[in-house]
Amino acid sequence: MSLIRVDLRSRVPIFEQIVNSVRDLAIRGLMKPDEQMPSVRALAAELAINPNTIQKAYGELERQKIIYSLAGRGNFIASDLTGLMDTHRQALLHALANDAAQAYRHGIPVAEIEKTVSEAIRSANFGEEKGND
Amino acid sequence: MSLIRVDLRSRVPIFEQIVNSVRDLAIRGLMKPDEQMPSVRALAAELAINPNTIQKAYGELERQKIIYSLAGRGNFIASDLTGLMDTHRQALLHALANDAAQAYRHGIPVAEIEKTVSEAIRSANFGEEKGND
Amino acid sequence: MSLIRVDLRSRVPIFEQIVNSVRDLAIRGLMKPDEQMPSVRALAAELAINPNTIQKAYGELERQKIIYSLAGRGNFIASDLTGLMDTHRQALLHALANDAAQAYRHGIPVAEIEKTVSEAIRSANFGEEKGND
Amino acid sequence: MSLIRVDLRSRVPIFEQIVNSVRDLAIRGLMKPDEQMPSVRALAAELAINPNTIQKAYGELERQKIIYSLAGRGNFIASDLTGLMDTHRQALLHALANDAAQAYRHGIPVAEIEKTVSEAIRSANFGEEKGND
DNA sequence: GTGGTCTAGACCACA
DNA sequence: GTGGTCTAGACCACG
Repeated sequence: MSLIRVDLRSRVPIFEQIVNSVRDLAIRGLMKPDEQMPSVRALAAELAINPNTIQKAYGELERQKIIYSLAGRGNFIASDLTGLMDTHRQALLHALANDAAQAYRHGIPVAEIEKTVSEAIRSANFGEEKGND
Repeated sequence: MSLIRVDLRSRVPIFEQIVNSVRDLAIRGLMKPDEQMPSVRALAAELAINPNTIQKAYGELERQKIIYSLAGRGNFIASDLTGLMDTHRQALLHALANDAAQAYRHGIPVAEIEKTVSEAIRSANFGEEKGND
Repeated sequence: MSLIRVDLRSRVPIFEQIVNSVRDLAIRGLMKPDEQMPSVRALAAELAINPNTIQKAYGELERQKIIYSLAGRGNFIASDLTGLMDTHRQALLHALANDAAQAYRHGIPVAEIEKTVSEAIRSANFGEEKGND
Repeated sequence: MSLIRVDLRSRVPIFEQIVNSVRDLAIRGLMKPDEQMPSVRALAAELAINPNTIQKAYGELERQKIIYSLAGRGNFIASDLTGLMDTHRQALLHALANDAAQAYRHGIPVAEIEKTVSEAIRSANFGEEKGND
């Protein structure tokens, strides 16, 4: 049973949820490089979703170089995820900068912004027992 | 000419862009309480967009109590935006906390996170010539 | 009636033939920037092909930034094709270099390679009455 | 260890890659007439590929008269490759002429086309230390 | 067994 | 009207 999850009631397209889910699992290291993906039919059966929808998601994942396909064998997590990691790291920092700038522009005091950030980091640290400085 | 802006090529629906745009303008004080909105037809003409789309956006804005409509007179920004401001302020801080925590969890050093935030604030300050402490 | 052509008996996938066809028409200037594409349903009817197949082709064209889509309006040739042109020019020269190297490696005399090239250019010139030096 | 090479990630079928690889090796004289091919099982083991795939490739090679099979003895490069050489030589020159003409038609200056060709020949020469005039 | 393509037909949101 | 998503079911090539 795979770790890929989907919410049929969400208005974000199923195939996109799958793409995001796999990308996330790969980034978080829950799916390792060169690990085999569930087959199109298997995942379709598990999620009770049409195989075409899975296929579409896998196609998009391949285009984004998050997985690769071997003829007749199946799909696999990409061997090298560094590009993906870098992109993701940039996206995170970009989102953070956006949030901060927008909060500031909406008149939230700098002190409150900074306090929010440091508290968020503290609780994150708490949840994982791992510090990075 | 109104301040409302729309990107036709974006995949987010035009009516939603209008809703977001007006909400943002109201929150940032660029549209004042009880100020009159551009008429549906005027805005449609200005943005080169189907009037039905504007109508839909105004309907949604009214539903969210960001604007109110006076029969035969037009649409107006809500008189009391405090609820909206509070909600929005919370949402901003929530997003900020989320992104900060996620960045931290992905191993980005605290120093880099804090630097990103303070730089974002600095550039925002630069762009608007308005300080809030 | 559009200029897009497809060969149902070819083993190259229909959707890919459409992608190639449109790319080619755009490169050759037969479809101009911001020109509207035939609608998915219209092209499907004209080519006697399932609309889903057209949709897939248009999706790929959009990913390659050869066309863009406006919500509710249709698909259009990209406004700026310079990137496409550059890529294509590089691909042409790369293929040419490959051909020449392979011919040489297979023992074909340099003189014959050069003669083949200059004759090919001469006949191309003949066909189009346009010289470029 | 044979000279036959295969890229498992390529979308061109493995059996076809093998056919192309052997054809190329034969044409370039790296596999001599009547030379014995690696056995199906040996090649399968070396390339880490399903023996059925090798079998299919050998079948196709035999059909194209590039190899012949002796019952119980194995497969061998064809004794007479002149026909193959001629065909291939023509194909190479044809592709070269085509690409040169197409480059010219797309407005690439003749000087650049010729430079590309001569440089490709030079690098090919460099790589193989063998001149043919 | 695997992925990939295609058809037929439906439904939805947007303009 | 437009594009976009999804399902159901079929067929094919590859390994």
